[in-house]
Amino acid sequence: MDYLDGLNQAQREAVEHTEGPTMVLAGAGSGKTRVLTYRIAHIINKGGSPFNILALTFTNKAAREMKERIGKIVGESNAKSIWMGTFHSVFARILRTEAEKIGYPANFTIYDSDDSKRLLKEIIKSQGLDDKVYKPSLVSNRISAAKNNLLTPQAYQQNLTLAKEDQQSKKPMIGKIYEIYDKRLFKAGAMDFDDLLFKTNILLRDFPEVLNKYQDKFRYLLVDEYQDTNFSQYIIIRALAAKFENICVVGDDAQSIYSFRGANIQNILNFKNDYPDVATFKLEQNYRSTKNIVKAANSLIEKNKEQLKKDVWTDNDEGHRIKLMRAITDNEEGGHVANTIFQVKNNEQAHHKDFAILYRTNAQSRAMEDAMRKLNLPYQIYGGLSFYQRKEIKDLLAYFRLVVNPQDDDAIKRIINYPARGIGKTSMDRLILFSNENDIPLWQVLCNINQYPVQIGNAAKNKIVGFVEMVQSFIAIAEKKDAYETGQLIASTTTILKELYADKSVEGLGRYENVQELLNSMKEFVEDADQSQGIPKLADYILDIPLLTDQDEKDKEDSDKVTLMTIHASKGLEFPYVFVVGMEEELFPSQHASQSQTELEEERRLFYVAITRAEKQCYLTYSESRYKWGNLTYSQPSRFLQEIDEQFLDLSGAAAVTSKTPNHRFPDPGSNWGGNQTRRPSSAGTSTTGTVKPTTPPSRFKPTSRLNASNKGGSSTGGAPSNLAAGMRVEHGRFGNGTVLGIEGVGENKKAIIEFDGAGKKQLLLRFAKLKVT
DNA sequence: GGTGTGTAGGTTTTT
DNA sequence: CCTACACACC
Repeated sequence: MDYLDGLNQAQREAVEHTEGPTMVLAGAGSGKTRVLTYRIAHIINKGGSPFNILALTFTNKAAREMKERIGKIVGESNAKSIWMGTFHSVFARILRTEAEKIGYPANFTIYDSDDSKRLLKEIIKSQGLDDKVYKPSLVSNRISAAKNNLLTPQAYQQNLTLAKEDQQSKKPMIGKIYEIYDKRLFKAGAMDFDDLLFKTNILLRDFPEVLNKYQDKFRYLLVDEYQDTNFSQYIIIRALAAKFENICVVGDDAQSIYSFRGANIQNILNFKNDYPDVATFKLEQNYRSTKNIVKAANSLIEKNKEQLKKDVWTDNDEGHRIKLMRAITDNEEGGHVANTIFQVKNNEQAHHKDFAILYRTNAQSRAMEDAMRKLNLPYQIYGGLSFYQRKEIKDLLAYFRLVVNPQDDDAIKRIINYPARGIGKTSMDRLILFSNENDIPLWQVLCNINQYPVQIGNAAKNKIVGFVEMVQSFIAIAEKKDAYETGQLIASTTTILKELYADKSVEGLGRYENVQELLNSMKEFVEDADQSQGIPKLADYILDIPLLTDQDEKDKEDSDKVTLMTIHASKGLEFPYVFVVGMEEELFPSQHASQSQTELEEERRLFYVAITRAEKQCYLTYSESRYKWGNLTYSQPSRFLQEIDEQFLDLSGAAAVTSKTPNHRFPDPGSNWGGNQTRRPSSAGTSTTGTVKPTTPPSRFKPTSRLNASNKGGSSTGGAPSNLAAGMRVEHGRFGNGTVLGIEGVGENKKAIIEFDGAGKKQLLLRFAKLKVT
């Protein structure tokens, strides 16, 4: 048990206290995963059976890594026997075993959010509702929230608060949509993500013998990232833990960032109420970051009101201050980041994989990617569209889904006419209508198309028969052959492979390669499978694919690449050098969040997470303008930049950070965001994009001095003339000549709408735009 | 009835 | 900028 020696006092106590309710409050970088790992190993070393342990992690990757580490202490076979994974994957597995009890096939399909939105959209339209009012994504969020709070469609419709909210937002039919949606899912033998938790709750509530079985089985419960659990997850845990109360939750309220997904920070704040005799351990020593980073993060997070008292500290070096960098455009921002990486990598002999670029929204990755490519820096981008969400992959998977679960209506709709085989929209509309009105699965309708009174031309009918026969042959094959053989057969028989191969465009080539990659992964799956359990079938391969994320797939540990990801995706990770980019109002904090205090606090926690990923050095960057939907918009530095105590910041790379509260301590406080720009974006001499060769990264970008110098020189109103009016001809450094169509807004928000001869219509804020009347 | 082209419209964050 | 839907043609 020498592993205990490597732990500090608090960590060790948390590890050794294996019985009874336990809460570990773990500050960022305080060795939380270590504690969890050793605690599980310790339970086994003390004679606990690995079969009796259930550990719920936030990602499957985290589970895999933890298992590996545990295996090194207690042996691989022990580690293998532990139930470990995300809530969704663990309970999907249980639901498959117990499916009939709640009326589902064991092969039930899991719908990802894309699938459920498609279904919702169809329902909304079939109800004669406007899908611009009832936006599928909005309705989906609403239903998701209901499910995560264990509200059935009936409960939803009877809930006065919800009814009132829906009335007020002029969407009174959401409850009804929810009801139909649920029926359709059931009919299709499908569950969405939230159902995996919801139905687990139903199962444990309605079948005491099942509850009892799993209570006995999971005698030791461990939940990682407890601050990000939602009500539905909370009730599952509470039910499973009720018998032995060997429940250990680990988390950090300061890192709760998933409330949009129903996560309830109260779960961790109230843990004491549920288990009064809980043993609480606080891990406060940070082993990850420098003093500067830890203190800067502390100074930020203390602005939040709602939190458990913690005092995170570190013995590590002082380190460097957090460096603030300013750019003129998002492309330049990318350039700065790429150049800095290039320099630091050379100066410090760092590897590419030591760097991470974190952003608030996936859309920001583009500018960063471009910049990385320009300097030939290898990078790996996580998140965004995952492999399995690509259209070509989803199409092929839809065939697989249909073969495994013919009830899956959505799969049929997706592929009945892909590749095009002459079964069009009109036919499908009629078939779907008939199927829904008579509550007959679509597949059954198709199989007996000649017996049902559906108005469809003979040509289409014949094609449907052909389709059905093809799918039936797949079903027969899938029962006998392995997943790879079946997959290969489907991909070629449907001519999907041929179609994609024929497309010789770059994108087409990519799609073809993706499908090949999917088939390769099926081959690997078959080869890796434990053949003693029987032939690894298609069903075994596809069932839980929707639960896989990007990160679960391609983690080539050895690949030396810069990491690009959202801050959300970076949770739990650490990097020597971290760039948090896009530190701008409306972006971070997101425009959505600046309204309410709770949302703002969550954004602040998100920023806290971002900073605390860094081990040695953290950089914060912002840009004064960025392209949104193809046109330039202007932005202000994030308010969060001013919430970090100045003594931990290095402002030499940033110009004045102005704010709505003018009297603060950044240098050059009065600097003219009010319209004294003497430079225009395109003439930014420091811009590196496209001009700098990898061999000569400039060490010269210092917007501050340049801007200040020019500001001091020109006290004029450098920007647009105040008498600008519609009809005037103007010249803009970037967009060329144009005609003013109108002026809008007042004061600092005054903007001109200008039709540029070459660049089209633009809205430019006068305080930024350098316009010359011609 | 199916297939191809224009133009609206859309960006948090994810299992 | 990119994707999804609506309209006009075959």
